[in-house]
Amino acid sequence: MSTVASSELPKQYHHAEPERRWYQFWQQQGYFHSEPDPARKPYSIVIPPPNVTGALHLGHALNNTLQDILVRFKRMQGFNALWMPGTDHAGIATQAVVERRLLTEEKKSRHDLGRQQLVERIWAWKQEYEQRILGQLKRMGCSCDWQRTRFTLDETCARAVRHTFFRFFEEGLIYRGKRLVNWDTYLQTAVSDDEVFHETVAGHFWHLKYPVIDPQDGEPEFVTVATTRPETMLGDTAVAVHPDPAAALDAAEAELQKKLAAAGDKQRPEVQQQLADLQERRRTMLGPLEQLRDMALAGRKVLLPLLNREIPLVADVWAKPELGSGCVKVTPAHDPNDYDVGLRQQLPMINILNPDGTLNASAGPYAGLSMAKARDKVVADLETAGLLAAVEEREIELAHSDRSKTPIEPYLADQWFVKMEQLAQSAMDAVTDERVQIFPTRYARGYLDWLSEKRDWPISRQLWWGHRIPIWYAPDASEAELKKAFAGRDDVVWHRDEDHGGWLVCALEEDLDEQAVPGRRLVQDPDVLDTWFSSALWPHSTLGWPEQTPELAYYYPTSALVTSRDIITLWVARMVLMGLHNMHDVPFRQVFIHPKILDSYGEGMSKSKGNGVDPIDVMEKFGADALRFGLAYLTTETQDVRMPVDFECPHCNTLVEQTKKNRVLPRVTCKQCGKDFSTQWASKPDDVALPRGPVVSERFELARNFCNKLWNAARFVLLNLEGYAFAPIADADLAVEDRWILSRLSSVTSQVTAALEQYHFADAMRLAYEFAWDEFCSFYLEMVKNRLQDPAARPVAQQVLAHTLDNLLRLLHPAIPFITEEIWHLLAAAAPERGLARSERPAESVMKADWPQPETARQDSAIEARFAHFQDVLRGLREIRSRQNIPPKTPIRFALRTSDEIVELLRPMAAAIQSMANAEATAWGPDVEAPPTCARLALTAGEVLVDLAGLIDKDAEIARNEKERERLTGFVQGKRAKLANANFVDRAPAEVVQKERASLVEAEQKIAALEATLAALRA
RNA sequence: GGGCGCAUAGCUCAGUUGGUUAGAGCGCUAUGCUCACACCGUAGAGGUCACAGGUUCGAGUCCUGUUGCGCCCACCA
Repeated sequence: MSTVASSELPKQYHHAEPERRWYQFWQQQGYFHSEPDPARKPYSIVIPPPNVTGALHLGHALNNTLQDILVRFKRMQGFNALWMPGTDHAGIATQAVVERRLLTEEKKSRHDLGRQQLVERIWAWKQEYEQRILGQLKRMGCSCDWQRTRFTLDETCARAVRHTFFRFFEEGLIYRGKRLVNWDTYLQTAVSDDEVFHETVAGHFWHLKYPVIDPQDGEPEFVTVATTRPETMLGDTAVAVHPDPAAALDAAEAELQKKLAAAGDKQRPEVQQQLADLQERRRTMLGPLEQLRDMALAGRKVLLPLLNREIPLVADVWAKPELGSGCVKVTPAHDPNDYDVGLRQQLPMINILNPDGTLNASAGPYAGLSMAKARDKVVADLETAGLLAAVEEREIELAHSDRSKTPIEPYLADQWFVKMEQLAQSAMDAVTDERVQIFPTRYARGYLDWLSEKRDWPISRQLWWGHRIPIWYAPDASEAELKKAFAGRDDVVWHRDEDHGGWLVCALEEDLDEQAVPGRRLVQDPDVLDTWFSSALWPHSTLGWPEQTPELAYYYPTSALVTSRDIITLWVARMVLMGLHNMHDVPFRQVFIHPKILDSYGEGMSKSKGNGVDPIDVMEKFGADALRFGLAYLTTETQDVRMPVDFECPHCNTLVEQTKKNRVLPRVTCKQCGKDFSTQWASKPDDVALPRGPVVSERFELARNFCNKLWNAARFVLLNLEGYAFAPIADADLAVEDRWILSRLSSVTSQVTAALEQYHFADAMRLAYEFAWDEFCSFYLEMVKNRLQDPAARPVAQQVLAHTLDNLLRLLHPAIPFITEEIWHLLAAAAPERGLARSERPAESVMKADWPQPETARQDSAIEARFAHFQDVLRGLREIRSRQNIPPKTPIRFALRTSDEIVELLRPMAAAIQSMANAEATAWGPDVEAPPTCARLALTAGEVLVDLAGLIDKDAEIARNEKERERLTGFVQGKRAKLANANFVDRAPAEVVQKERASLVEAEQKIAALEATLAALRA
């Protein structure tokens, strides 16, 4: 690698070129690749595979930054570190994106293309976005082992899926059954509960009257039921009433009484009103409801209007007497609750829908209509028949499919399920007994709660993009025929198809031929598996399972999983249970849940909202290191990260605030220059033609500035390394500032290490930042300048400088890999041999360097205390200079009044004080005389007295001293009151009391000094 | 409805087991282009720690309640 002469280094760090160069270098050197090596300890992470639906945003950037920090950190610590990369096919999400595009651009549906062609289109899409995603990760500096890149739909993963399915099926953990599912009529597939969102829309509440068949004396002619979806009445198979209305009303009343007791003053009237309403209801409706209940028990029926079907009255607890009419229509095939009623009451289940959302033959005269049209017609027909009792306006929560954004219809369909009883329990145990640790620990609760429900997992999706279910139907074959056809094969198993008769045949790796059973036709199930089925296998499938590979033996269980909280249940829990089932061990030992990145409105970033930020934009402007450092710096334990973002106008570079309004526009007008620029939404040619306004956030300035500071510190070091030669340094040769910076370096090294081990990323960044900026740059570099001019002192100074920078680069490398590598090589050229007492050859790359070990022997509290006093004196002198408006170039003289002990500590710092504050000490000691005209400033332990002969601004000095006196007087009053409190003096620990007394005395002394100063100034 | 989290300077956030009169970065004011860095230095202004109670000698920190915000789960004929 070529290096630039240090004198040619620019004053500002330019990130673009080094980022490209070093990433290429690392890849060429094969640094990211890991092979099993029993002699070394492994450290492994599998990436949460990004969906190939689209490009990555800042949330992904955070997720991957943290993983790369961990991997680079562990690699430097000597672990054989593997970061396994890959992407997720994201079944429904990807298919939906491609189908939507197909529709908008070509006005075609998937059925126009057919299964094979659509899948080809999706593969093309996948290629494009996978490239983009992997490119984004590389640009960020991610040190993934790219040779091992996997895709959840590739051959290796497919094999793992087949084996898992086969074993589950063999063990009876997978079954098929008719279940009410969330049906997406647009995509024509079932979607899981997790893929459904609710939206409040204006709707109606219709009250329908069903005639009672042959009402007897005293019996009502109608029962009234209410619904928000009147068209579903076509599938009604009963009307329910509560079996014990009195008891139910009692329970409801008891509930309200409880609520009343707990209610605050504000809610009380409302609860009282509810209670009164309930009591009124009991008075008027209990009788009628009991009568209906008796009719139900007697097997009486009502007539379903429009279809004129006789349906029974049933007694079921689902009908709540405290709500509505107390009666409820039961549509088992189209409502989850009614489905349960249907099972309990053994009611017929009538499916009135076609897969595309139109009504089928069961809807009689309404067949062929869409749900919406059917609704209008049903309502109109009921009204004509005089059976519409009332219509209310009402806001309703309507379920929508997350993927197609169309309303969900509950729909009865054949689906495949995984039995969760045992599997869930095993995953719960793994967390309970801490084989898997979750950080922060509070997230374990949600994980356990969700698993404890042990709800069976619906795994079939009526899609074309995904792992095809390896089941073949043999409806008319006999078991004898199967036995004969598959004799001697252990890769085929079959179970009876309980619902439909015939056989379900599962094949392990090879698909079955239609003619596999002579004379019988086998038909493969058209469905694919839920995308989480393959992601759940990720930690072991990527390592080669079911093959017993060396990788699997070496890297599994993986060390850590880094992910965000919204997929703890969907993904993390399922990986644990799959890992336990297939590998008999947990998939990872630790899980770190990181914050979410929110926009300035507190909303999560997502593509559909338009508030997603492309990390490339941020990197273009600030650099990959700044992106990474900035994100890690924000990764605290508790908080989500709020990130206000702006467009940067490509014409005039000013920032245009991103609002809810403009963030979804294809073009935005700059307020500053009035010109238009395009955004991520641009699709029309004249929009696309405009220069693009990248989306950035000022929040990365801190990190960008930090990188620049580090760069300039390095520049300073390099400019001063001329003539550098290594020679062993004895501790006695070290100057005070050397001992101080080495002491601090040791402390900071152990603190940063501990923070990273505990996933306290923000702490680690803050510690390194403050050490680099406030200690190394602001003090050490300033102090060492004098010695660099002194030929006798120069060599030791150079060596400590190079050594400290070397260690700092290593501490920072996991977070900011590019700039540290760039400087590392510049430093290697200038100082090829480093170290203090012993010579050390720098590694060929900082990536391969050892993680710094704290040299605890160098930690020196006396030196650190001395520096505290020194910094105190400097601060005092600078403050007086500023107050008095004395220009920095004007030298000042000062006396320091403090104890002999501190004088001894500070005397060696005189030269530093001279150079850093342009101030000369004229006298030191406990009894120094104050110059006749002087500014005084109290320190922690003493006082600086600046001779102001010819310089003084009396008024400013008086004002400042008065203000300080006022502050101290308040302080002293507080302390006196505290110490006069017998309770405090008696009960607080003696050392606390002692500390308070000392600080009181100190403050009183300071006040006395101020009084004297003021008197002198006024004289 | 159940659960989790949050509320500290204009903005974005730190604040260890309770212990001197609460910190950082940005922004703001003043000032300095001093030979690493103006993406910088120096100094300054700026806070009833959401509100109300309680525990304690002592509360930003612990407890209870209230309000507001965010998220997860369940459910609403």
